[in-house]
Amino acid sequence: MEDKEISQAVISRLPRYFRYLGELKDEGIERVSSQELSDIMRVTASQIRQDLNNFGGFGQQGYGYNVGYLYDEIGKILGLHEEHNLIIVGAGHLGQALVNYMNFERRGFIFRGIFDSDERLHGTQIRGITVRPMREMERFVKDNDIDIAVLTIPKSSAVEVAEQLVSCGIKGLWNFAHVDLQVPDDIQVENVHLSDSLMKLSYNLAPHDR
Amino acid sequence: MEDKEISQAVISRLPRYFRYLGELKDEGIERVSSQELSDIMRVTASQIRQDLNNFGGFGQQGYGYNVGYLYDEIGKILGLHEEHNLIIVGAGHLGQALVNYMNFERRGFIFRGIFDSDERLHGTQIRGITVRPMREMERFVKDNDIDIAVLTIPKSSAVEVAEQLVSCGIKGLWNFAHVDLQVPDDIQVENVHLSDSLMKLSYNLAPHDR
DNA sequence: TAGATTGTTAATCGATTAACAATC
DNA sequence: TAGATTGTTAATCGATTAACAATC
Repeated sequence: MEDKEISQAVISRLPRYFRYLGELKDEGIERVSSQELSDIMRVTASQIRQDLNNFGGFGQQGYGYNVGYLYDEIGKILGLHEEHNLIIVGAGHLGQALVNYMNFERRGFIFRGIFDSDERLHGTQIRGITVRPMREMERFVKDNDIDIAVLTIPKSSAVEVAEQLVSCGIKGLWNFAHVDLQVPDDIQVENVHLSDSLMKLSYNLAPHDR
Repeated sequence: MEDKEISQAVISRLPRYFRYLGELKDEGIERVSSQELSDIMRVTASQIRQDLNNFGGFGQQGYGYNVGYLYDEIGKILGLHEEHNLIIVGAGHLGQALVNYMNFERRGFIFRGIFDSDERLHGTQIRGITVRPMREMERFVKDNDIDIAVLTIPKSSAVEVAEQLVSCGIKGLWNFAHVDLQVPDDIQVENVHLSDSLMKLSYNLAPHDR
């Protein structure tokens, strides 16, 4: 539906628009202007209009935007109108936490399998999902139409596991391991580097700034 | 030590420099040029030099940078040379996962207390740290010189808890709740919005781009 | 129709990259 | 000294903001 490449800066803001629109919708609000949204979200109205217009004209002059419609459209842009099949690789605390966090499923991100190298965990269940040995992973990805693998494993094994996953056709990696993965151009990697985030907070706490 | 305000774009890159320098150091490499680092990290040499020079001249013409020295200096800039006292608010799966992740402690981020509103958890221990009732939180923050509170609670309670924490003198919030916290200017908030991250991945998986 | 607000172009601002003189 | 590489200024690129004509 789109022509030109859209910058990641814009994409990064879409989930936040989506969240605020969802809240407005829940409050029963039907229409919103870029200026009203600007006041709530604390970004410029100009940026909101500019961002949205990357994807088409969702608003109407003199009226603003229909909340429900815009919410749905942004959801579609983000790919939330269709289900994603996920596996978790690494059944440690973080992996378990993600499996147990129900809100992902509510948005269509469904955990289909969990894999771990620790054989003591094999056969145990997390929220009804069986933990399987690593050697079954590739077969499982192919057989179950998995698009996203969540890497909650130590950095030491992440690079190798990522390669395996790429070779069996995974398209997206949600990487919590503290390492940069080198993958082909058509594979998407989204990193969550928690310690980087904590260090940034630490910097901002120190006396340098203001 | 610094004059002008440094952009968050630069700060965000520092932990990554720090990580790569740590790896070089572990490999026993003593010196590195911006060009070599550029090749490894896949950013321009120009950006590396520009970034580092925000904080002072760490290199030497004709030589490059001393790995160990630069590593230490970036560590100091990030505030990793001193300990931070943390509390976790919300002892659910995610809170537990963070407490159990030892690498934060290795960098000087020490978990001192855990708080939760569920009284069935009170008195239980996570990695030797007792889970306490919410009503003890404010006293604890004041008495134990806590700088950072980690919010791993549902969005419904996050705003209120953040206010309490601000009122008892917390300086930093590491916010995992899916809500934007409004706090005074001198309080630092670092957000980890996992579902936003997953939605971004979902967007990039969809057919729009290339 | 008059008022409101978008879509979009133009202006500004900031961040990245290139270039090179300084210097080890 | 000659070679290498930084620190830093200048040029470019991209993202944000401002302005306003189009239009509901």
